[in-house]
Amino acid sequence: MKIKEGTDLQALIGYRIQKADLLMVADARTALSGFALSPAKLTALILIRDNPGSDQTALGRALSINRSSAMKLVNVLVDRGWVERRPGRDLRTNALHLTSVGETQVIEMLDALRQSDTRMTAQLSAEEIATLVRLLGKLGTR
Amino acid sequence: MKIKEGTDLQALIGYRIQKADLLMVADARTALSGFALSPAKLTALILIRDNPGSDQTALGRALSINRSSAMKLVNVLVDRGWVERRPGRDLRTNALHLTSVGETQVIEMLDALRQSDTRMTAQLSAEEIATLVRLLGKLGTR
DNA sequence: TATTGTTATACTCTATAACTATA
DNA sequence: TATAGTTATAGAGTATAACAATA
Repeated sequence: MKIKEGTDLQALIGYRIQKADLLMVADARTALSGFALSPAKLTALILIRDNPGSDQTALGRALSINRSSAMKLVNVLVDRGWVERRPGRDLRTNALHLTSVGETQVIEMLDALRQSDTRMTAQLSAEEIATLVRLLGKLGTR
Repeated sequence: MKIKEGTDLQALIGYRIQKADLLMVADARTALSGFALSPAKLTALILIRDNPGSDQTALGRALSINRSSAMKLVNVLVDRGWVERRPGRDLRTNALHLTSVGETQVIEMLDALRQSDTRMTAQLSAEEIATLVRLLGKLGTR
């Protein structure tokens, strides 16, 4: 039994993007399997590294999840020893920072993720990649 | 607190695609909210319509989920009265078909989904959309 | 009043493993 | 032996609602 996409599905750009995302995430997940970390959590780790002192609510906004979900995510990174909660700008707020172990680990994991990304985009020229990024950036209602 | 994507994240095509997917799925979900059906389940419904008589395992393959997950998904569509399980090509197998109610409903829902898709791609010309689809199709290891 | 973090709870989606009927 | 469907169970990931502390 082989299933074919009909023209209705093929005409939906959202469907094409979702299929591409599935493909990319699956490979990224495999590339990161040795670290037992999902691509989404690595994204969080990188965001914290590049925005030291961020609070959890802001991290959640950047990841399109609410602060309760963000907290559970941060808990995992703290338990791993890669992130620490320091006193924030006021007494309600945490300032998130990578630990030194986290700094080291994120380099290794990012390297693995980059290799996946490069492999998956190997059929595209630099110009095509630039075009793809530009067109993706035009999606949405502005 | 505003979080910025650093250059490492921005350089990852997988990250760009995931952000685009999040954007598209969120709008599609809103467009379908009146039908209480997720975009993924509508995709399943369309696949069944365009491949009448498919079995659940094949449907799962097309959706990148296993047959156990596919079964739960089909259960929901059957409970809604939109899909029925008919006797298949042998006694182990179901043949999935849309009910007449399902046929009617899928047209309405697909219309709502198309409106979302059109709105989200309104900033792109027909040529740009064709290019986007072509470049997305080049992703992966061939 | 509004915001941050937290906790408890629940829902969706998916997977694994085992079972059965059939091939 | 292999495959399709099924069932039970579990694990991510997310959300809502309520609460305490702080602003």
